Amino acid sequence: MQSAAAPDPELQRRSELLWEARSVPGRGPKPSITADDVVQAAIAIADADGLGAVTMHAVALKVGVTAMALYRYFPSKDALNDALVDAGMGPPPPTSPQTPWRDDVTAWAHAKRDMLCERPWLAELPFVAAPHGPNWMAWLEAIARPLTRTGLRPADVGQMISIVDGYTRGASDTSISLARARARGISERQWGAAVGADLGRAIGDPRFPAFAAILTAPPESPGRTMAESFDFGLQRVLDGIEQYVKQVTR
Amino acid sequence: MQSAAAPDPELQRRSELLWEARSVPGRGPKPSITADDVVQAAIAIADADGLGAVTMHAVALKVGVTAMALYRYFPSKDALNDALVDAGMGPPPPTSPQTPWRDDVTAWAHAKRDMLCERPWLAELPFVAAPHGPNWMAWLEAIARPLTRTGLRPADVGQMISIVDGYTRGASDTSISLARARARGISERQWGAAVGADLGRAIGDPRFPAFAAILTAPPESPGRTMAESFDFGLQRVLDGIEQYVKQVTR
DNA sequence: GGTATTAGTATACGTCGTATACTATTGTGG
DNA sequence: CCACAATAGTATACGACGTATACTAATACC
Repeated sequence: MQSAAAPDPELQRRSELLWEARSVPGRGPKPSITADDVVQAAIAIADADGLGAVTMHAVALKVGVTAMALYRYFPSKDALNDALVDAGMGPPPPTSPQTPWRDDVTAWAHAKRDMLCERPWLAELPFVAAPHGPNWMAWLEAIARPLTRTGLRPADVGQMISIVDGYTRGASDTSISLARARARGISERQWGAAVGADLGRAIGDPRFPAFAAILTAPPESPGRTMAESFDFGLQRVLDGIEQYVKQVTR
Repeated sequence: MQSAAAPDPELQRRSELLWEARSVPGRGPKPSITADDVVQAAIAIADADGLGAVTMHAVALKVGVTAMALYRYFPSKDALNDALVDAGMGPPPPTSPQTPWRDDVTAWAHAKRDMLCERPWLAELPFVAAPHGPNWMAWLEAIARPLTRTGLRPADVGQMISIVDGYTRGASDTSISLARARARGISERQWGAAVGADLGRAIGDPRFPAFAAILTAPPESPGRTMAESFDFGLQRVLDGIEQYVKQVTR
């Protein structure tokens, strides 16, 4: 509708692999594995040893074939990565029309953060750029629903999705980084030491007084966990959205 | 202070390379290049042909040495990448104590987004995890200053930094993806077609009614550019922060 | 002026993604 | 029922990449 631009045939093919059922022609030998076997093997490897360990050889070994056999199921590693992203993120949490929109959105953001922390390698893959599969859509649908209940116009709902999703992905990065370190066997203590030593360079450096003040300031009385900090920020963001909703819907 | 955990010696070395002046021993032959030459060459290559084109061979060729010569300046490609991140992001925009905090923060967020869009390959590198250099600190300082002016306690200022920075990075992703495509010679029209074709699968799919409604809805009357959309979201986020500031500082 | 130290090179290795050519296995049309 | 076409998986090989190792050559200090 909006364009006659020729779509990249490779991207188109990769997208089809995520959406269309695989044709099952009856001619040759029986396949010994399925595309899903490949994806599950890749996920298991990524979970165990990180994204760097997901090589065609390693995946093939895990499913019991040679590396080249995988190309019968995915035309390239990029195509396999596409499937990895979609399968790795899994389905979104359920929504319910009865819940206040703000509760559902809060639950969604926490679920997305948890998902990203549980599979920290997901954020290493091209997340926005890749072809988007059914799970990706389902996550969008799961936040579109409660936000639609605000009564905002569709275009504004799209805006709000960007805000919540943007904050959620961006503000999860530190936790993801920690999760990644943990997956590599680095203790939280070691990780904190490395980050702290790095940031510590600001302390005493006359160029960074304001930031040094934050680092040297006494922590809050109870001390917030990372998840609590995330939620605190999320509520500020939702405050801003709610304010807009009230203003627009009168 | 906060830990006796042994810091990773490799990470420590990489961090030092970003912060400490290189020792200039007088013994051997004169170096024909500088570490900065290497970084600048790498940046030029990344700008021209994307991060994938930044290989040790390519960088070395550009500065006129062999690939192995680069290892006299950086112990590994990761270390070079660290320098790439810091040099690539450049200095932050100036702040001024006179400006209302909200204006400075708005300017900061737009500047960061512009920076990321201008060098879309920056976001492909480990951004939060890497050792952080002076420019990284300077960007933090540049947002810490106006947020300190709100009168919030230091711990809360840290929270607000996470919110604004999280939103800014997360919400810039789509634009970055477009910028990356553009850098590869893909027209905005083609890019829109690819993304549209992909998202279009939701339209008519009974699983995604709410999201499909957003896609099929008539766009707003004037039609927002991506920068305007970003700013719209940013203002909602800042509304939420401002509300908190008013509530806390009374 | 010899000697230790350093800059840069040459060569080589292991890993990765994948192109090409093959062998083996299956359903189908004559 | 059987030749043939289509497919699954393998074997081999290639080029690119990061980098270890061993070298050659240049420079400053004792």
